[in-house]
Amino acid sequence: MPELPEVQTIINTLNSSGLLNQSFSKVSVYKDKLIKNTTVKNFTNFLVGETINNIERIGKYLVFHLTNKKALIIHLRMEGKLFYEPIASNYPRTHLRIEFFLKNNRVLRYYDSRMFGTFHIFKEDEYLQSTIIKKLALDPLDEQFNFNYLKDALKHSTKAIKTALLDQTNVSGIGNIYADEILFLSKIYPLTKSNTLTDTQIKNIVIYSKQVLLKAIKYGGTTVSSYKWDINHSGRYQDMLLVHTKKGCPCPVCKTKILKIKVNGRGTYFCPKCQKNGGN
DNA sequence: ACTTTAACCTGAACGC
DNA sequence: TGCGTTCAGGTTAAAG
Repeated sequence: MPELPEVQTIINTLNSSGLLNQSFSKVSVYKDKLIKNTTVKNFTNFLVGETINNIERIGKYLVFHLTNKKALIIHLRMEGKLFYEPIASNYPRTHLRIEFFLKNNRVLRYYDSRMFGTFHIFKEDEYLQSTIIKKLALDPLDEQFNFNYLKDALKHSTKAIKTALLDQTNVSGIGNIYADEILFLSKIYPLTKSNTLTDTQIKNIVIYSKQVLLKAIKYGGTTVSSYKWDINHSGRYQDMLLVHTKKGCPCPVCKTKILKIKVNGRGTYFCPKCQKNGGN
């Protein structure tokens, strides 16, 4: 489900929801496979009694900073949802996978129809060196993410630029929706080999990736199917999309019909006139 | 060593 | 109505 703007919106919601400074009283796991680097028993024991200090984002991961130098790291993958609810909620429980009960009689519930999400626990001084986190590149909103950083990441890559933008070791946070939007604004054909991009094209990717992600956060993320940042709210950026999901629609710049192709297995939308490269 | 594909899963949408 | 196929916001183990 979520890319950087959706994860950031969920984190902003949780951080302002009254969840901070609350303590876990009980953790109920209904789908054991979601717990990745320990047993369910260790997972619940690790968390119960700890208080949530704050939540931050690294790439598409949510990092819960807890008391006693503990950290809980969650990835929502395709369909994960985190809602902070009253215990008596009328939200359907069909896909309820984990409940984090708080001492204030509310509960943080994790829903996930496909069960792709991941949960890891670490000590505070260890998570940055964990295999899941240490390989992540900067995200586009990091001030250090600039032309030189991206050029360095792409200069030896023969992958299609669309594929390279989805590779979280080149740049983190971008997913399938925003990659299409960024490449459209940058006027780059999605199958262009990364190491053949001009400096201007790389500069455009840097500029537009920052611009698109910031605007998407402002609109609460993109709901193309099921994403919600709380029980009652979807994103609004889907109304701003220029090419993604727009197969057959006129290009907003030149009116040429938007095409849909597959790039490394991912549906990819682009304008064949605006996004040309060399003989492509 | 690097790139591409298959697999992980469920459920919605589509074609026949 | 029903059944088979394709597709979906992501990542990674396996295969090439």
